[in-house]
Amino acid sequence: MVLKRRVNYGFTGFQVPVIPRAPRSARRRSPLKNSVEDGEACAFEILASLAGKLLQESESSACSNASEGNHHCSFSQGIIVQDRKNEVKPSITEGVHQGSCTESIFTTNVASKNNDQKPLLHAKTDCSLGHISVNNNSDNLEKAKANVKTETVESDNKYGSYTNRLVKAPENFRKSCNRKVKKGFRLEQEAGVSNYHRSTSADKCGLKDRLELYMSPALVDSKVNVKKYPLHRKPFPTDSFTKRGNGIKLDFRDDDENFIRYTKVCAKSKAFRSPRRIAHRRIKNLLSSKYWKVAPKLKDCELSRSDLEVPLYRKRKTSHGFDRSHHSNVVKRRRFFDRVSAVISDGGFSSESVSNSPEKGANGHKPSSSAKMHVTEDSHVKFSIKSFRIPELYIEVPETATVGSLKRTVMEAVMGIIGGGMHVGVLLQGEEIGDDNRTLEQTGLSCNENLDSLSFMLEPSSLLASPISCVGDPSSQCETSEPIRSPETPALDSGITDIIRDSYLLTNQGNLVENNHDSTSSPIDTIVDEITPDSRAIVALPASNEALAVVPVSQKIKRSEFVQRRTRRPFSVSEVEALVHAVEELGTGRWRDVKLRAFDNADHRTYVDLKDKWKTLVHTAKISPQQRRGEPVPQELLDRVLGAHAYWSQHQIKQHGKHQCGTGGALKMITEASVERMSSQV
DNA sequence: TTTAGGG
DNA sequence: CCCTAAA
Repeated sequence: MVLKRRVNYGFTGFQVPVIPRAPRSARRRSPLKNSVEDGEACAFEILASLAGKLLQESESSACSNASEGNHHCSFSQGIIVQDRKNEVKPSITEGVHQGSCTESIFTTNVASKNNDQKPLLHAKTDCSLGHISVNNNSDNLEKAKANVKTETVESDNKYGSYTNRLVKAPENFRKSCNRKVKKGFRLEQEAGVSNYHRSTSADKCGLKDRLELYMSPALVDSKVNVKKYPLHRKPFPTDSFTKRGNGIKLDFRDDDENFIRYTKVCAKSKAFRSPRRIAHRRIKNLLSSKYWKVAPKLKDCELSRSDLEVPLYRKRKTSHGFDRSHHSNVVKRRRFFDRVSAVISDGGFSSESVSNSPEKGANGHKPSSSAKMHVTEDSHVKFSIKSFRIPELYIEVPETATVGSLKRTVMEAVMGIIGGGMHVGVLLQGEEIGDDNRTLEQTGLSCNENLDSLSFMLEPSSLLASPISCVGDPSSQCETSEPIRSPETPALDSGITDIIRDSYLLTNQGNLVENNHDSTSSPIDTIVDEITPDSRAIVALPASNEALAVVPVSQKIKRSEFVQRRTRRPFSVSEVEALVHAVEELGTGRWRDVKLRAFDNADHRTYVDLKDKWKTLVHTAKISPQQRRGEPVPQELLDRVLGAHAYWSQHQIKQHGKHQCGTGGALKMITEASVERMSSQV
């Protein structure tokens, strides 16, 4: 069974780029929308919230709420596959929007695949979570916006202009492997960490490839996107209209869709609801959950991804079936992450260096970025946290999973640790500040002498009783459960502390919830609840998981809930043209027919979308041109919109007792209506 | 599943 | 775009 095959990915770390003082999101949100509902989390926000919380706790005097505005930043995940031979190291974050994205990513080592077709990936690196600027007023935390975009390996090689790039393997690799790169991600577990990794197809190719994952800012502004992502935002070609019968069909080029089509299982003949749409609902649930209420200030975040679905789920029927299972977590979760799992352990933090740091220490431990602070004259303390490291995590996904789903999974795993299993520690001159009630002043965080001796760290907030993170195939022996960690410090600053952290284990939901038939988002849910036999095959847990059962509620993050909104895809003039044309003929109450007639090939346009677009078109047509935004729609089209709208709203009433809507459409009907009107006047 | 509307 | 009540 193909679905049984999996791809395992293990990451020791994940590095999130420094968040630039990004420009505000071009996407303005109405005040009304700026509510909790709209708050969608991103890794950054979680960190920000943590930092803010930290500050709140350690600060005695609160400051004003003066907010200088929300800087929206978005993140995307990217994957880089490269040929080790060539050692091509793309400057991953250079050229990123606004140019201030952090250094890079973490590099992993070697891809591999085991005998039973389970490609495994293990990224052994440091991770860091971007840059956070904090004032000693949590209200001033930067807010971020997550906009996760994905790209397929097949896309193109013009990645240079992408913010989030998926760098495909060099040509020689692909040729020698004679297979698609997307199937080429194989990482090999770093020696001594786990032995569930086996050799791979990559080995067969005689190549060792590197896979990198990174977090990169992504643009929110669709306009900028057009420029930044030319391959994804091609202007809709006018000549892509093809007459079919009386209607117009559009042949859309969409990377995501194309990717799906490659799989030959895309059922696009009908309008359907993409699984990713449902996902968003889950994120809302998450956001409204108790967990998120601890960070009410950070609600302006939004996730947005163009997902690459697992082909299976593209089946309309399947998709719909899942979609309707609103109350079935089981189904919902399986939708995306069936057979996907991730295991996270704190792994003692990678001994590898943060890639942005120039040198490594003697033990290969590179000095990581540090947090800095600056005390201003008005008794405010500004913190600049350059990066955070994230503990090691393992991920397993089916071989058939898309790159997009991999990215999602990684993101979820990252979010899981950051959001649920971690808390922030503060170290001053190597000493962890344990007393949360002390003020910054009392702690010495307001003295400029300590400017450079401050650091933050992420650490598991649950000190589980020596959980075993035995990752690997069932036959492999478990790793030691020794809580003792490598000498490397999990702190931001290098070599400052040697804190022994109890390991903890989190599991990504994915397959873990496969058999979980009652996992409503109850706050009582525990990680243990999500452990299923299936997951045990991958993760061996201690006989007694009681420790897990007492994990605080705040940690019970359902990473599976972490899905984002569909990417915004403004209608092009050509699309509007097609829509107007179809509506003129079919009327405003037959969106499915409109979809079929004019957008049958545009899988990303559902009939609901078309209906919505029509709604906005009507509105647009009624307002003054000065008030319109976005790509201007020719007045001619807007006139037709008004005409059709006027006609059909009138005709629908008439149609009741009268003849069925025959052929003709609005234009003809309008004429007939005029005639009728005239005759009635006579 | 579609439609119709509110958010 | 999302969410959903209704049909």
